[in-house]
Amino acid sequence: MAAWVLHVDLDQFIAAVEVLRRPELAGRPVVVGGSGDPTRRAVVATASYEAREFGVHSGLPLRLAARRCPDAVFLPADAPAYDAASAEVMAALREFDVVVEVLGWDEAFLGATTDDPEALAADLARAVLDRTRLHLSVGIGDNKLRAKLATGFAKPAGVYRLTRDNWFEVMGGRPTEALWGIGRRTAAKLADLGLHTVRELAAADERVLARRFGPTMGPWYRTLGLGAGGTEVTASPYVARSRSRETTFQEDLTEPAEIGAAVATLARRVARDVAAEGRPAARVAVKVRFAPFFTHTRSRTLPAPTSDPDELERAAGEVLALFELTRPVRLLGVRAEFPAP
DNA sequence: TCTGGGGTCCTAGGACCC
DNA sequence: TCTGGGGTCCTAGGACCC
Ligand SMILES: Nc1ccn([C@H]2C[C@H](O)[C@@H](COP(=O)(O)OP(=O)(O)OP(=O)(O)O)O2)c(=O)n1
Ligand SMILES: [Mg+2]
Ligand SMILES: [Mg+2]
Repeated sequence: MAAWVLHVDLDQFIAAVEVLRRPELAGRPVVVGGSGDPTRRAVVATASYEAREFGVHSGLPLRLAARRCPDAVFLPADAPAYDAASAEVMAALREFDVVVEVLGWDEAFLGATTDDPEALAADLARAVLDRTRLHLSVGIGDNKLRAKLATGFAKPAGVYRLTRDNWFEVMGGRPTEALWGIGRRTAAKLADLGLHTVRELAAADERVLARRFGPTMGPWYRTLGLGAGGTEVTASPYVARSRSRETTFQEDLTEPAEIGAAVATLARRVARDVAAEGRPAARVAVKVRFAPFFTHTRSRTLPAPTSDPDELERAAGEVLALFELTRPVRLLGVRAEFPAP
């Protein structure tokens, strides 16, 4: 029997959860995000496949989504409901004789030993569907990177296998941005070096990449082009590095007293999350986004790690005081960081 | 019609220390 | 006039992902 990495990812996850609660929405364009009011400052968290037909996707401003798809149903994001759905899905996956490494709300790597990974994938999908009524797609790979990318070709509700045998055939001609870890900015820098496709990146001179992107990222980008990567799937429990809360205001804040009060509120919410972690925070950061859209952060290592709400609130206030609050403020955020392990 | 919220990891310069 | 070499911590910002 052979070792395989499977990657499972739910289809239109939070939209699907919403449709389960409101079956009359099935087949309609559904857009989830913000408070569900498309006139407010917010973006699309996800759109149902019906809504995506209209060019609506994650990250698109809600107002624009409403413009592109006026008939869509706009719903507020309900994080606790998605947490619960996610937990059910992960529990269903753990029933199998596999190692489950949860990646986020709606996806996981599975380490499996089998001679028929497609059959396993079908069994997983069936089990999750039976238990949660949610559809998922499965990527099968000879490492995590290929399994992860395979899932994209599996959607919707399918299975796809991507290995060293078909890597260049499938990925070679695609833009570097198709790789997991290369986004718009890096793809543009690679293009400046004449590297447009996955195949070109794979054949690139490592020294050139190292000079442009540093000794860690440069060579790593080339390995992405090759489809190379780790195979180890671990079930070790997730340990948070930080907890944060942030809010974008519908109208920019200008009053220092209002700004201070908002930071204090955020700090106390963060403090609750820190307490829930059961570990003290070692550092506090405050984020301020000024109008029209300039984002800055200031941070401070605490004299000693703490979980105390009063101390965290005070620290956040002191970090806020490092800013010159000249322009109107559209977003405030507070983050607590835990000590490095 | 501007541009969410919750995260992770990397870089780079200066401080500080040996 | 030329002025080591690391290592590590601190901070700010950038990039990416779901
Ligand atoms: N910019 C983003 C991307 C995603 N999400 C949330 C909502 C998604 O439902 C969930 C999972 O992200 P996916 O990228 O897996 O997207 P979906 O599951 O919605 O769709 P797909 O079927 O393409 O996986 O994470 C978000 O809030 N903001
Ligand atoms: Mg998904
Ligand atoms: Mg996902």
